[in-house]
Amino acid sequence: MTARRRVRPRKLPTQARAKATVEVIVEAAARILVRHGFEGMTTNRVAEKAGVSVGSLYQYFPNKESLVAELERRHHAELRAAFEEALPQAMALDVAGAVSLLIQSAVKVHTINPELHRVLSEEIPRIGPAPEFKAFEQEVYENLKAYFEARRSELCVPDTGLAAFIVLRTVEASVHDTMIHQTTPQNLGLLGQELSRMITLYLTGGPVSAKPARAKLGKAAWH
Amino acid sequence: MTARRRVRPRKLPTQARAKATVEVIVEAAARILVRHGFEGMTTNRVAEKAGVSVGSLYQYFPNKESLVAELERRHHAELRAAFEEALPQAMALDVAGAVSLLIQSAVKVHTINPELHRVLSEEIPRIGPAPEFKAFEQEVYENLKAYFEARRSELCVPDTGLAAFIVLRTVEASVHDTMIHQTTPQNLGLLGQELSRMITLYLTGGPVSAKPARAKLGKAAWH
DNA sequence: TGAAGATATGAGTAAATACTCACTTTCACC
DNA sequence: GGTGAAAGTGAGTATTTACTCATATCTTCA
Repeated sequence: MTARRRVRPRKLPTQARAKATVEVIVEAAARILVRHGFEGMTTNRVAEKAGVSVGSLYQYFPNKESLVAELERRHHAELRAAFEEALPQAMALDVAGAVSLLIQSAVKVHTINPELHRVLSEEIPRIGPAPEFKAFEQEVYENLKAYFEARRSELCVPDTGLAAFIVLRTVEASVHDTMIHQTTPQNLGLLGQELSRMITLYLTGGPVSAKPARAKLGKAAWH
Repeated sequence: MTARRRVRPRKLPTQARAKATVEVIVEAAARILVRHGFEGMTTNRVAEKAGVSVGSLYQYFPNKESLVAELERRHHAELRAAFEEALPQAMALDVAGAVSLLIQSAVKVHTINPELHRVLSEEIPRIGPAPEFKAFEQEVYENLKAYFEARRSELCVPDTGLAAFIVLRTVEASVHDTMIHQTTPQNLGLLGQELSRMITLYLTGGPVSAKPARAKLGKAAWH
């Protein structure tokens, strides 16, 4: 039913001016997406804003979707870069430190073009998150889980996968909501402290759940 | 010559058959929204599925948006009902009990037509959440904050508003994600236990953040 | 019963917009 | 400067789809 549409560019720019054209189109698209939302982003409008003809746009992007896909691709690359810088550092720290750094990184990631981030995460009509972004989240999940497993002796959780899931969802949801919908810089500091305290307590502190690590809960269960 | 656009007010169904027509339209709309997504939901299709003419649809819904709005209205009424049943009970319990019940309620709420819930929360293009839903969330937030304030002596948090925010975001995000994207019934039990443990620990257990309740953090900050 | 209003019909319209293509211009290379 | 390929153009097309309205059919109630 849902015929998957082609997302790859039909033509790759080889000459310098063609590359410049692609850049100018992508930038205009981002600007318009932020300013007018997905609905208000028409290909003609993007071309006009870019100072380029619609034909040129369609030379490199076979359809509107592919243009948005390129915006996502670039944005996610930025997010990933910000995260991958912090991850190795976190792996070396103790639990409290790692949690703190994770939260800091989440904040930092949400500092990157938050307007675009909001539009991409809220306004683009699609079934579930983009596969590329899902892969990114999966990767972070795997890393965190591996870290938990390496530090198992220090932890008080029945399932490292579940713990990774809860921690990621908690941090992401709290930070995202704060940054996207109601940021003031002051909030952020205390939010980070509290999240950090809650998660560290959860991981290392309190009494474990009733039936710890009883059955194989399946690594597939908490992706 | 002023070509004035005729603005027909939406007609309210008075006769029984008219009410039946509205019902049949709303039900078809919900079915199609779930099955084909927002993009695939055309007014003609809804009318056809409902066994009714497009004209009839437009007799009661001035435009497509209003039809979706009605679906949201009904769905949110169900959510609210489920929550408002549990809230008074929770107020009477101790912190651990209240947290448990809150999580249970969140799960219960996400059991109501999860397919529709997913589409409404993910696929409907709009800027931020619907105002009606926002009001609902706000109400839950206020209640939880009030509860925290009443139990202040038992708690270990610097700011009840911030605590309410974190707790709600955490529960909602974890439960939503689990129910909408990767449910198996088994997961749910342990997830609830772990969330419960984490949040209770956070609220009552561990050492408070560095600078507790220093400045007026503003009740407006954590809505 | 029959008139007046309520309800239902669905072919047709208007408008928006993603996308094309015949053509022109620019570039790379000799 | 000539030539072939790459890049660029933008008026126009094709399609989709929300929405209308003249007309027909039901309901109510005097």
